[in-house]
Amino acid sequence: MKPTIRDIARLTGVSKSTVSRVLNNSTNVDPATRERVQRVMAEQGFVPDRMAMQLARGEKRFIGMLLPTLTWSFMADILQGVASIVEMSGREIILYTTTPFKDFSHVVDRVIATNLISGMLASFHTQSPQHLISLQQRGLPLVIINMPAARLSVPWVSVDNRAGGMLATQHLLKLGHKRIAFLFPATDLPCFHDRYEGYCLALREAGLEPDPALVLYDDGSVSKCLQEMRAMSEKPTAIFSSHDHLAYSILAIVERFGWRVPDDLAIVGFDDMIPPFPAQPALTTVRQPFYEIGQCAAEMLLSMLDPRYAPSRNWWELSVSPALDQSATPHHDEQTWPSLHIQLPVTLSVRDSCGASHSTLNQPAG
Amino acid sequence: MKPTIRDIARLTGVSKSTVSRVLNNSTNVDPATRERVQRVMAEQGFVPDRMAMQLARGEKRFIGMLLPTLTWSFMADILQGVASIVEMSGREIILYTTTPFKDFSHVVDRVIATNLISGMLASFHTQSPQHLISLQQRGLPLVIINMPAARLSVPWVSVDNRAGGMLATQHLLKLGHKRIAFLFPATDLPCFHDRYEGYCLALREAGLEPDPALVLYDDGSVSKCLQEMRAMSEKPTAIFSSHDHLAYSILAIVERFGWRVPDDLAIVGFDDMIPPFPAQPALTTVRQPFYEIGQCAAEMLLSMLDPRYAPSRNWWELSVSPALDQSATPHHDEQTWPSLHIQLPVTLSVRDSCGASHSTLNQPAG
DNA sequence: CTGAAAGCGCTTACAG
DNA sequence: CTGAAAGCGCTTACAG
Repeated sequence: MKPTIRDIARLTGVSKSTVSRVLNNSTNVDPATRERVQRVMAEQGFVPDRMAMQLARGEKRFIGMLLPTLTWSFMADILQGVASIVEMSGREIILYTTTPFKDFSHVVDRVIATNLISGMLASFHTQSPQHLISLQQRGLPLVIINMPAARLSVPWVSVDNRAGGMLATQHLLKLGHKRIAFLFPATDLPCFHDRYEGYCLALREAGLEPDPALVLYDDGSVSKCLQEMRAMSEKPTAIFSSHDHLAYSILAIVERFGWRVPDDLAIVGFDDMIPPFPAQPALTTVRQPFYEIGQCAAEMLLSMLDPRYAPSRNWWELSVSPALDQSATPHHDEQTWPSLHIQLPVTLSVRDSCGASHSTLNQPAG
Repeated sequence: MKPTIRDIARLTGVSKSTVSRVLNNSTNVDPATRERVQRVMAEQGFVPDRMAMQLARGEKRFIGMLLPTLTWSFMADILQGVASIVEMSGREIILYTTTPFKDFSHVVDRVIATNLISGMLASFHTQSPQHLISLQQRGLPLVIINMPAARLSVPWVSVDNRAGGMLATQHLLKLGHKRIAFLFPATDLPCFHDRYEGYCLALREAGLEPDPALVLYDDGSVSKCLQEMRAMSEKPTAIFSSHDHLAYSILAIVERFGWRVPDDLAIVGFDDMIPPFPAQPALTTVRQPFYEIGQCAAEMLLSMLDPRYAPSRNWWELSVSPALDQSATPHHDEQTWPSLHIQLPVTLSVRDSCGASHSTLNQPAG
């Protein structure tokens, strides 16, 4: 039988109250008593019962984490970031999953029925988050990570996709490229449009009007899409891929064309995911700080759960919510939570596929 | 304030005991009473407090899941499999993570200190599981998923790697290949040796002695490794890659050699992971049933936690523990747990990279 | 079929 | 600084 505070109390010759006090590092304990209790606890291998503690205190120390249907490789980094924060707060992560065939109502039902978690972190792809939002409406704090299906009145954290789009495009412009293509993926998500917007902005900033002919759409076959590009009279000299996965496809396909990267075609991606295998040439890409994204989301949630929570960084200065009053301390006012959107900055990882390494340009990034 | 059984009892005009009975579907309740209680519960939106239930019953309903350091893409499938089982058992998954820089002692400490879980599922790569095993020694049921660092006295589930190695090799032999290379990856794990063993077995079965010159080792550069192969006087006509990731590298590198797959070189992989991008040609590979692996591991653990648990499948017939008595019901005897090893069967996914599609051979698999 | 009471392992005012 | 008592929200013999 595992010892309880009652056992420790009896063995030490004090009351349960006192044992409880040393357990909670209460100051009102005689140092000598404290030490005696601690010795007995160590001897007995005493571990307090978390459940009983939480029940007595009327608190919940679990937060839910909903994994997306298909786990991208960078999910690992996000999870590590989330875990690093949650761990330090003395809470635990309860895992929820969905399948592509069920919607989130399934998860919502479970969360409500078990009534274990005090907040929820959700990361997902294409599915509509409506069901999740109903959780928030029931009073469960919710933070959404990366890629919402639409602009929502739910706190969420992502990367500054537009700035990333600009960064990539500006870099290619600086390398001398004038005809830069943009490739949209098959799945239509707002983040890709933001990246495209950044691309357009950078072009206009450089005095170039975006050419609709250079905007490519993957309709299921990247190969076909690039073949059309290849058939163009005025071919692009560079291509900005809306994400890395797609960029690696481009790399492989274009090589089959007999083109050399970056000489015949420069390529820049978005994500900075670990390549499926040592790609040649190494991909220049916009780096998403996935670990930090996870940390930020976790700290947002913890702040919502406990106003006294002190985040490791002032994420709120990265907020882009229009409703937010800059001078106030928004995170202490519950009313401002629902519309909070934090965008982390991105950086450019310059490698070989853009041609910067053998161009006259020496500056690493924008 | 959320209503408690006390509130429900008062509003219905019964005792807490009775409310508790309808909550637990006890038979000793008057149907009319039951209905009245249920109506009040619905009206009040009553949800029982899981923590209190567990405390009162003296049970734990959490199982720990330790994610590997680097999350492979198929981790998602394993997780789905685990979750599908755990969900149905009315338990929850608590997530634990490690970083490449810390060993498992960190997780072990946390598990002990929080004392929340009743069992642990661990999936990992190369790290030594010694610290985890100390959890088992402390009485915490532990099941290890896929790829242990060594043969262990811990229940674990994997795939039949040797049979997979045979399957792949037999297929290539049937297609007429005589010189089949085997490529070892940079990370040295027992499963790769098992696959190699299967490769050797299949060759010998066909009357061929494995040629050491055809056993390739990736010492950090697959490319260099394949260049050596290319320089061989008697080149292999087929290559069996110890895992898919590596196979996709081979595909890319060999294409750069100007070789066509499968005509100049047939390739077979192992894993059946979702390709990094639509690979051409599609990879023939040994399929690991990751979802089932997750389910099996979860059901093993649940059986250890509760002897009355009825698994959805008789996984135990796939056991390969030498200590196991075939005629007995081993899963009800605690003593047999520690050495239990279950190997799920694999299948061959025949696609284009092996050449079966344009060979005279019509049979899909072995 | 139902209720009063004790209990799960802890916390927390309240007295002293 | 310490203890007795009531309580967190539930369960479970024990009587009736």
